[in-house]
Amino acid sequence: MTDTRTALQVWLEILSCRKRVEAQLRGLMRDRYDSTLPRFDVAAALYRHPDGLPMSEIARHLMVTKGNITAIAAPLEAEGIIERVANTHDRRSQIMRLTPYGRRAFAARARVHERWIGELFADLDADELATLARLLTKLNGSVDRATDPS
Amino acid sequence: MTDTRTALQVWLEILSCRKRVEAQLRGLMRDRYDSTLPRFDVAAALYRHPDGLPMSEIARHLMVTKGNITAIAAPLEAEGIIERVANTHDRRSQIMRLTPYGRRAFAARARVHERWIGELFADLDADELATLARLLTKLNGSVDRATDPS
DNA sequence: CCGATATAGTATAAGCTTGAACTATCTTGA
DNA sequence: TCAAGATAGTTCAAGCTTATACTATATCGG
Repeated sequence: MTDTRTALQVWLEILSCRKRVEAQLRGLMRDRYDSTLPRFDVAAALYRHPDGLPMSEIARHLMVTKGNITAIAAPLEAEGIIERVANTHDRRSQIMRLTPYGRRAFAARARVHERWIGELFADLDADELATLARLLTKLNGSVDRATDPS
Repeated sequence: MTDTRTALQVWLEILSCRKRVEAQLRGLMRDRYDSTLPRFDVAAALYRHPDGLPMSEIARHLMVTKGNITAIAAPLEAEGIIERVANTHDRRSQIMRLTPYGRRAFAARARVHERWIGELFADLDADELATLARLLTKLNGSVDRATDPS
């Protein structure tokens, strides 16, 4: 049995951190790119898959529902960031991928995004960040194990 | 200059963790109490202030907008969890507080909530949780410092 | 082959959240 | 005192997210 008091504290700190950081990044996406964080996240998933991904794959990567991806695809297409092409192997499916413009635009935004994270986290040295990364990865594994009854 | 690569990794792990855990807790609140996590959060803030709080104070505590609290107050009142009373010192303001039923209901939910967190985080020992808590607190301080130009 | 089952994407309603505008009410300082 | 500015709460529109139901298409076992 774990120390539930400390576990709860960790949880509250995680909530607080993600809220503060997300508020900053949302402002960045809005003020500088007239866009949003969820659209950035979808573009990020596609950036790592140059051949594109079916919509349900993106949903799985981002841990959201398929309906959510449907909703975000429309404005992303309107921004000219992504395009959807038929999947020759499965007529139910569409492949979503970055346009050439979308690729350039995302790369630029990602650089600024990463710089902001670096500034927000600047009080922690490399060791502390590495420890955090390691423990958070382990924490995610724990949540996974407790969740998936695989 | 910090290691922005590791900082980014920490950020992604935080996002992943909060998404997984929140999905669990949302299911708990829905299936077992026919309620929601945001309502639980408001009740938690009020539980720590038995005399109640003005709505804008709650917004500040939870780091959300005042309009958000307005939106959540209605269903919480309908559930019988909270009540709103006039503020004698400021006619613009209303004091929100838990009803006696709300206090009992929240206490019960909070116990289950805390137990779930404990189970989800069970792979980490007391030392690891304490380290996480310490580093996340420091991280929140860093974000604060980088954000507030105070 | 074919019926049962699973999966891809869409549609919809409900709820949360923000940001901005608005009214009512303090508060402050000349 | 009183005008200017700040603050409390509400309202609204826009956007995100979930859960659910639905259609179309695949897949799989017999």
